[in-house]
Amino acid sequence: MTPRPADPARRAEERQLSPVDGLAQLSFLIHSLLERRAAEHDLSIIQTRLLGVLRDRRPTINELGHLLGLDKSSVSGLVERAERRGLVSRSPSPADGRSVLVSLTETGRALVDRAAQRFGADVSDLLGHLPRSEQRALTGLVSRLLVAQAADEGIELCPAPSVP
Amino acid sequence: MTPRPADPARRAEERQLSPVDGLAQLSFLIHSLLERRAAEHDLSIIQTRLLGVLRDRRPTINELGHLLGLDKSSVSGLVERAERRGLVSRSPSPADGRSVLVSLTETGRALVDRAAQRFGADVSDLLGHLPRSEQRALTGLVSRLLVAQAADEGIELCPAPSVP
DNA sequence: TATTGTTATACTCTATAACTATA
DNA sequence: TATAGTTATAGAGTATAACAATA
Repeated sequence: MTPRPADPARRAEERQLSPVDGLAQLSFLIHSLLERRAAEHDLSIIQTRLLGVLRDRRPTINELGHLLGLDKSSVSGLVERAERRGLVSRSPSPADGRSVLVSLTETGRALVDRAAQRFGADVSDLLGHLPRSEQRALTGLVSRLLVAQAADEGIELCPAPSVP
Repeated sequence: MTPRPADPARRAEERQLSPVDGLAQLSFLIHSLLERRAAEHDLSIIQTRLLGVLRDRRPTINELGHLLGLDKSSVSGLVERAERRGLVSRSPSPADGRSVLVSLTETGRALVDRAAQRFGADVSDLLGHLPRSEQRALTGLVSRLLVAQAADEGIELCPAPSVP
């Protein structure tokens, strides 16, 4: 929903960005940074999130569904495509004969590590436009916002991507 | 890419969210707010952006492609599905016999106005977790970040959604 | 019986390539 | 010839519903 020209600078300077617009634009900027880095490795956002989730887990299909907010049938296809590319592997669960454990292959780990590193650098560069003291201020305010939001709504929404 | 439990509160409090993680999570939170409001009206993010773009424009298919960052064939289908739902209409361009002008119907405008209003309220509520003075501080910092980014990279990326 | 995962089906979204109609 | 738009095709991503295997 963007009625006006998509030039953040003009909009921010000319008519002082509204608080809502500013946060919305920042959100989409960061989202597009992630999208761009993922695309460098032929990954979609959801494939990137899948790999990210697997960095320190070995979940079942069902657990992946909860982590990613997807139906198990969607996860099944997602994992199938990642497996076909050699990024993840499936193995039968020793504990439950019905379950499957999904884990990263070495290739998959290398890929996600690299994408995460690049994305992290992008966001760092973005932050680098502000002086140190203001970076700290911004980070603090953002943290408080997220804490308040979490306290308010519980978890549920957005199994949010992040970088180490 | 989220190696750890998706609980912003725990993460922010326990181990003080890193600047990169904080911004990434905020981005995904806001994105999910928009997604949720769009879904209330059976709209995808891209359909919502389409309607948003049309709020103060009457572009051709080609122009829509540039505004949304999509191929003309993708736009063709997007518009076709929106038209089938009665949200937009196509009319021949008086200026160029090859072109088509796309515009919102009344139904489409009502829908996007409502979604934008609800989304704006969501972001306002989110901001409302901070005291006034900190809201101002955050907004100022975000504006400066966006200005700096735009100066750095030009426009190109992310025909970012926004609300009036 | 209940749960886990897969498969069949259907739809949106996207791009490439081929086509048409106009310029 | 070049441009605007559509269509054909292919593939990812998503959900619902039906199914097989296991618990």
